[in-house]
Amino acid sequence: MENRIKELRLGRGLTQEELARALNVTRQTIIAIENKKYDPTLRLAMKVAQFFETRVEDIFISS
Amino acid sequence: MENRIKELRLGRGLTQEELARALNVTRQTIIAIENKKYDPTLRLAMKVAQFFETRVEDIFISS
DNA sequence: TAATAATGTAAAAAGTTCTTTACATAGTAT
DNA sequence: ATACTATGTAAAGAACTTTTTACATTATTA
Repeated sequence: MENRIKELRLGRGLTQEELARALNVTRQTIIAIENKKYDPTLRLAMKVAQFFETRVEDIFISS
Repeated sequence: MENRIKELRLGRGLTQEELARALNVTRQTIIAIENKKYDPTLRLAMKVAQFFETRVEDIFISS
């Protein structure tokens, strides 16, 4: 599944580590999701959307 | 995590089996999610939202 | 040149989601 | 009463997500 996390993260000038801390996950999780190793859980996806003040569907693209 | 799947399903007069088929998962998956045994994957959550013509955040409540 | 920061890879372990199979119960209809 | 429909439980196995630890690479800075 596509996602816009890297784009949104860089748009706010955050490092992977900072985003990880903000979302309460490890840096490895951010790397894996940005690089599409796997999709996040629903819980994490919703946290991401909330953090970036948008909706799950605006960040993750089913395609 | 709370969810409104049962409410939405019944609102459309569907059985668990019919919803399962529409979403391409098993009946057990629907039962488990409705009864909060676990949360769906992001992929399935998005499918559910799309099926009910709404958004992930309108069906699943982080709480 | 050495130290630091940011990103990446790898792999094992623990936890979570989904399927498959089988069976139980309550309600409804015949 | 019997059959059928809808919902539920249980448990094993496969697949997937997250953490932890360790190390590599590139770019920047002291």
